[in-house]
Amino acid sequence: MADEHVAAWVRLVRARDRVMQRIEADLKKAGLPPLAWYDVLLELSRTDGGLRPYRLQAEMLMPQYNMSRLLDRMEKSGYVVRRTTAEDRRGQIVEATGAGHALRKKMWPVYRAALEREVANRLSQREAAMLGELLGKLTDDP
Amino acid sequence: MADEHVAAWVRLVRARDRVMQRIEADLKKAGLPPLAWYDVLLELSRTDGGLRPYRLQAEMLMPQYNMSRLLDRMEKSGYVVRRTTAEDRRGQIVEATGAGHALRKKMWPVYRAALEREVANRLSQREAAMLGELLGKLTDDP
DNA sequence: TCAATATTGATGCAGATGCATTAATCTGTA
DNA sequence: TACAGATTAATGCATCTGCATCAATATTGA
Repeated sequence: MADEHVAAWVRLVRARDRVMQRIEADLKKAGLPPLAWYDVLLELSRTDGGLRPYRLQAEMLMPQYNMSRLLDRMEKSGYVVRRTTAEDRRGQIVEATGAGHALRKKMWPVYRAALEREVANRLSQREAAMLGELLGKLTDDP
Repeated sequence: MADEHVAAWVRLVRARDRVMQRIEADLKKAGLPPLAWYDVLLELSRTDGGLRPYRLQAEMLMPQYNMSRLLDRMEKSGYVVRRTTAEDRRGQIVEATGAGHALRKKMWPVYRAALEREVANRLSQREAAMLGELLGKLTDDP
């Protein structure tokens, strides 16, 4: 392992933390919920008929108990509903409500503006493509 | 903002989360404290005479109250001491104890092995340098 | 000088996360 | 079929984090 590897890792953490903190700060300032709520709503909007919680967990790299409680909060706030399915009676199907879709559409401009400022203004399209390529190597399965 | 920018951001988060989760899992499995403790101890080892909490906060992108409590825990566990200074009587100097330095040395092999596996095995030295370069653009001040 | 403001750090309280375990159901196999 | 083991999701409890605020000291500027 070379110094470059350690340096890249340190910068990876710092860059993620900095950008994430700024996005979250912008969302909060706009009176909106955390980014994780957006991520759930975005995933749900991509599939017809909702998603199983365990699929959301896997997609978002989030532990099971954490997703369970995130969905509790989102359901209590009226942005998603959980319904059982005859198909597998252990599980559930999570769907976004109308309010959920509306929230997603309301969060995006704030999120987008933060990404413009923190990412798009700092990297050319070519650089972003390169960065995505390199980062992909860290998550692709061996 | 191009799709590449959004994709790079998404991958940035996923890569960081995945690698971090694995590092933390390895540390826990080895009966060691979280990585943040290592970071504090590493910073302290780099300066003679300790560091002020507000410097540590800034270095680690951590809110003030969070650092205050992290230092509480580390102090209670005997890895750091806080001493006051006549120089600025609002503030403190944090120093690693012998046990703190020992802990840092004990954590590094576990941390290093995880970094080997998750980063160094997946990126060439040249790629790591490129990645560090690109990530730097996200944190350099405008 | 000295009052107004800024800096440094701690803390009460609410909310979120991690850990271990549980309940319910499904799957695979003898 | 029936039972052992796997999967899916929830939850009690402890810990950690975020927010607001406070106390103490330092700095600034009229």
